[in-house]
Order: sequence, then structure tokens, then C-alpha cells
Amino acid sequence: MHFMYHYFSRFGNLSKANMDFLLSLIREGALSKGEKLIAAHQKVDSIYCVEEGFLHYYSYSEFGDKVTLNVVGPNTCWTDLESFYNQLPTTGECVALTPVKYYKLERSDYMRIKSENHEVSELIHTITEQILSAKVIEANNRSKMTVEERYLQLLQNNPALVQQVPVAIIASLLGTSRETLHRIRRRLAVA
Amino acid sequence: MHFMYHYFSRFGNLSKANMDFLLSLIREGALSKGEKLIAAHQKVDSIYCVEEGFLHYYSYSEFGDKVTLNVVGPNTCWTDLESFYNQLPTTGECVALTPVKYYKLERSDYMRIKSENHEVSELIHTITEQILSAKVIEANNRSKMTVEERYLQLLQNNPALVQQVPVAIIASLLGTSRETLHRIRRRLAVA
DNA sequence: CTAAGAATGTGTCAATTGACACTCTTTTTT
DNA sequence: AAAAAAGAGTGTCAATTGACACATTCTTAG
Repeated sequence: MHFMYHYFSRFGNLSKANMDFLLSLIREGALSKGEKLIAAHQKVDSIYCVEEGFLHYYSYSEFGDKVTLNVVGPNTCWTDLESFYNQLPTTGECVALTPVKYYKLERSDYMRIKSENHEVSELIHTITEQILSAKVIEANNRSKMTVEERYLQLLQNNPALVQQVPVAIIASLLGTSRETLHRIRRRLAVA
Repeated sequence: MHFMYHYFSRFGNLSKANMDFLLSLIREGALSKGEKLIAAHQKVDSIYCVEEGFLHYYSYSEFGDKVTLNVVGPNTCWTDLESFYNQLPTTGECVALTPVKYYKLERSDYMRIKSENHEVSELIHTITEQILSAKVIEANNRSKMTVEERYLQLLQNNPALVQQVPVAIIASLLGTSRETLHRIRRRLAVA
């Protein structure tokens, strides 16, 4: 359980007893390429944290084509907030783009921490707040950038993703067509 | 202090003593049209909650034109998360588009609550989590919508904003030019 | 190891957008 | 009340984009 210990430690310190308690609630899992973590209309009742590989989280548009909501890589957590908080079925799906190794915290255990253990609960609050506020800031910045700027930022922040994830999915993540993304890459390759 | 009492009550209940404690830390303020709440390079050391009027929160692009980050109306809170959490100067400005009546919670008092009072601290956590997660979900949805869909959504969710805020600022908020927004409105007016 | 199916690269074309250059109207300021 | 400034509406044009139609790799399953 090395990996999640390091993950949690980035956000603050816990007593040995509390860290052991928290880690005891973490479950391990793996997916092979193409396998679904969450199928449409399931409830998302865990928070997932990826150690290796990439997950593709998408929903379907009114005409049946996939709309990428996120691509989740190593050291990143994923859940569907609406489904997790309100115990509703999700409209999206989450599929392994590569072999994936992950850890998860189930909702029942998350609730148990919240009500039972103050120190751990505070750490989880801190993590949640930091992740969410970073996402808000990032989304705000990104909404004012051109597709090319978004691509360059992605390339800088997450080169492994750009290498391992199909162009069509990256295009969908950036909110453009695969042809336009291709033109951008061609232009950048010349320069 | 009616207004903030109602605002907080939407998110959960507090004992009378704790609600009084929380409300005692809220300060009142007002701006006339055109007045700056925050100037560039200031620190944003409060969380603001608007009771009446509209605030324009924007930064400047590399070529000196204003880029709208948000327009904040009644019953909505605003702060610059990066500046508030990390006590950094903001790059943006926040100006009253109309006469504004607001309430604020200063950072020092926010910190005091966090360390001193558990019940109030929990409520603030809940509010923060709900606001942030709603923003993340909204930003995700919006990033996959066309400008016209975003405009229609804004019109439905916030008709007062559309009536009272200049078209050029709404266009900038939607991430388009004022001409394109004008074409959209013309099209919708015909139909 | 080969055949089928994914994924990627590329050109054409119609539709949309942003920038510009004005005009007209409304709101402030003096 | 007149002048100035700010906001809103509109047409033209060049640039960008998405959709389509193929050609060309790359992968993967039989």
C-alpha cells in the first residue's frame, strides 16, 4: 500500500494509527485494456485513484457519439461527483484505455470516516478542497484558451497522456475534431 | 443580517449560539457603479457574497484587453481562490457593473472559525464543497456546449444578468465576440 | 503471419467566426 | 441642454473549423 500512503502524505500528516485506519479502507483493483470500470447507468460508489495507465471517462451526446469528459492518468483521482454525492446512476462510462492499476475508497467507508474519525475527516476535506479548487481554476483558465493553447498545455503537463492516448480521444478532450487537432500537430511539427 | 442568515441556512443548521458567532464575523459593504472591489495586484483576503447588483471579475490578456472570468449576481459568492488560499496578489480586477450591496467574511476570521469552532467549520466545509463541486460540474458541461447553447442556458438560469449586463461583457463571459453574440440574438429574436 | 479492423493523415468544400469599419441610440458628464 | 462617451446593431471579408471522403499506417485476433 505504498502508493496511497505517498498520495495522502502530499496533503498533510496523520498519526500512525489514523493513517493505518485510512489505508485499511483502501481496496486495490486492476483493469485490462478496454475493460469498463463503470458502465452507463451504474452508480459510482467509490473514489478511484490511478497508479498506472489511463482511464477514459465519457458520456454520449444526443446523437450517440462519445463526448470525452476526462482522461485520468497516474496519480490522479476520479469519481463522478453527482453520482457519488447523491447516489444517482451516472450517464457516462469509464473505460481503461491501457492496462490500469488503481485503488479505491468506497462510499460507505468514506461516510464512516466522516462520522467516526475527526483527524482523517479533516485530511479528506483538505484533499477534496484542493482537488476541487484546482479543477475550478484550471477549467476557468482553459475556457479562455484556444484549442492550440490547450493542446500545448496538455503536452507540457502530461506528455505521457499525449503519447499513449489515441488522437481522436485527445481531440474530443480538447473539444475539437480529430482533423483540426491533426492540423495543429502538423503545424507544430514544421516549426 | 437577515440575508446571510438565509444564505447559510440553505446549507444546513447551526445552533443559535454558533449562528450568532458566524454572523458576528460577517461585514457589510456597498459599491456604486464602476467602483472597484479589487484592483489588479491586490490580495483578495475575503469571501464576498452579493445581495444586490452585479460584479464583473476579469483579467487582462497579453494584449491588454479584458477577459471576463465571471459575472457575479445576487445570492452568489465570489473570491479569487488562488489569492485567498495562498495569499498571493490577484492578476484580475473586480468591478461593480451596477450599484452593489454585499457581505464579506475576512480571511483572518475564516481561519479563526476553522481552528476554533467545529460545528461552524463543518458547515463551511459543506458550503465550500457544494459550491466547488457544482462549479466543476457546470464547467464540464459548459465546455462541451456551443456558444448559442451557453447563451440560452444563461438566459434561463439568470435572466436578470442578461438584462442588466452589457452585451460585450456577456459575449466575453461566453467566450465569443460581441458581434457573434449579436448574430445569435438576432436569430433567436426572429424565431 | 496474414487479414480485418482501428487509428491516423490529408485534401476539398460549405458554414461559422472574428476583425474591421461604420451608423445609430442611449447614457453620462459638463 | 449640449457634447462626449459608451453601448448596440449591421454588412463585408478573410481565416478557421467541421464534415466528408479517401489513402495510408498500425494493431490485434484468428
